[in-house]
Amino acid sequence: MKQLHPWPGSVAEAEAVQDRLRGEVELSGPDSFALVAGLDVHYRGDDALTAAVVVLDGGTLEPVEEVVAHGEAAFPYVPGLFAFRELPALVAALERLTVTPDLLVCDGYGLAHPRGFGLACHLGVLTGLPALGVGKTPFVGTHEPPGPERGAWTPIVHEGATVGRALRTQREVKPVYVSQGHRISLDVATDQVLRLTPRYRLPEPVRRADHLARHPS
DNA sequence: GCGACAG
DNA sequence: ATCTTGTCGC
Repeated sequence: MKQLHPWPGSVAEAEAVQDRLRGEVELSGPDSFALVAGLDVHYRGDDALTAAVVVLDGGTLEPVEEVVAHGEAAFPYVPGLFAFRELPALVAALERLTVTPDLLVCDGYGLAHPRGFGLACHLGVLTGLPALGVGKTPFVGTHEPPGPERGAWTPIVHEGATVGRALRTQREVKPVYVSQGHRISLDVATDQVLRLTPRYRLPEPVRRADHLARHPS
């Protein structure tokens, strides 16, 4: 795990961190994953928050390990700098795992970001693990609506480049927005999100992490 | 210049 | 993200 510090104290410093780490992102990697982790954070008013990580068997989607870490928002909410709010708590939760996941499925964006370095890229570079981002609402770029069938997708284009995909994970259900985080291709990221959504709109690991963060044991 | 803007 | 009732559907 890379060091988090020095922690940015301003918007300019945070943007500089992103611009510096962006060069370390790798856009290709493995195409199958034995252990898949979902990450999410739940806010409990003020600055208090709970980060949850749930690791699933990549084949059966059965849970393998669940951890939580309580903390506080580490930065004000600024679109594009969202990662700095949640990173310390998410990293603390990851450090509590006794297993090492082979893929991180993050709640938010990766490459599809104003500076090409969203939360999924940041977590991937810090941990060195393959990572992808799944957003619930559009952020940067433009895209056509994908067809109504599960598996249909359209490219998200930002400043002339494809930075992600709008992907229909269930028939007639709003698409999710998939982007590369680290050490993964867009094709593999898309394939993984589909594998992880047998029933619901959002990937199973993220759904489970969301539930755990809301209802810690 | 102004508004919009992941969670 | 969160504040919140009812309602529709499996």
